Amino acid sequence: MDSSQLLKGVLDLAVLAVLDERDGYGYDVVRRLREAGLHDVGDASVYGTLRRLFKAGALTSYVVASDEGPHRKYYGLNEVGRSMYASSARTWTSFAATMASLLKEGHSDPAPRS
Amino acid sequence: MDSSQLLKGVLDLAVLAVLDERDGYGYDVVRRLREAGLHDVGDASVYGTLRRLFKAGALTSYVVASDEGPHRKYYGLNEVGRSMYASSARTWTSFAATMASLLKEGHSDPAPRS
DNA sequence: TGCCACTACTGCGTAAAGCGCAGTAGTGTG
DNA sequence: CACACTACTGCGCTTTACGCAGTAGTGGCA
Repeated sequence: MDSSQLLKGVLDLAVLAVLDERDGYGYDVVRRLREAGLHDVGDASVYGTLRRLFKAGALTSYVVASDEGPHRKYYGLNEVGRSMYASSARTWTSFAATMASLLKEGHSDPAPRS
Repeated sequence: MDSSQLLKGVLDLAVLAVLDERDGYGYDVVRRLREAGLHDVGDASVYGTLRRLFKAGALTSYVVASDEGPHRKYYGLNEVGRSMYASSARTWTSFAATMASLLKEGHSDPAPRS
């Protein structure tokens, strides 16, 4: 299974999650997502998601000069973003639970072992 | 969050899961997925997924006459399908774990309550 | 001082996949 | 005989993740 398809609709949530922890700029969000386990996430996907979320009114944005490269466009959650995060997290959690129950009933082998 | 996006890449797994439990025809698979909690899954999505999986060599197919409607095209897992199921289930499980850990660190409120 | 690596972001075109909807058929009911 | 329910197919749309190219700023190195 191509894990890129698994991200559909979930990358928003992942980005909201890292921004909820602390404000970040694109390049930084990419790194944090990769460190969190989303090793294959494409940078263009993250930048696109940030722009989309910003356009949807979920993020604040401010530019900060950097002394080790170009300026950085920081993003942070606003009220809309936080409530979107909370609601998306709930949706995801219940969806994941549904999938988990689907997987465990009547499966032929795989005793999902770490 | 539009839950239809969450299905991307996961509907295959869900379909494999219900077929692993027992062979089924399209209409039946739709019903079983909905009963399992995927209330909003579209029938065209399921039929499309079944065709795609069959074309990919993961499913067997046989037609059975029905005395309460048109014939039914049953699908079942073959060896390819079973190993695809096992591998997809593992991928999903680890992906879900990654997401869960992302969600729980540093979130502002939501103690995910049912 | 010219080249390269790393940082940081934007924009474009592509492909995957779920969905709505229309259409085709078979069966049973009023 | 029209209608509802079952069962499946095909078409076009939309969302979204991705690859890639391009633009820029900074610093290291020969």
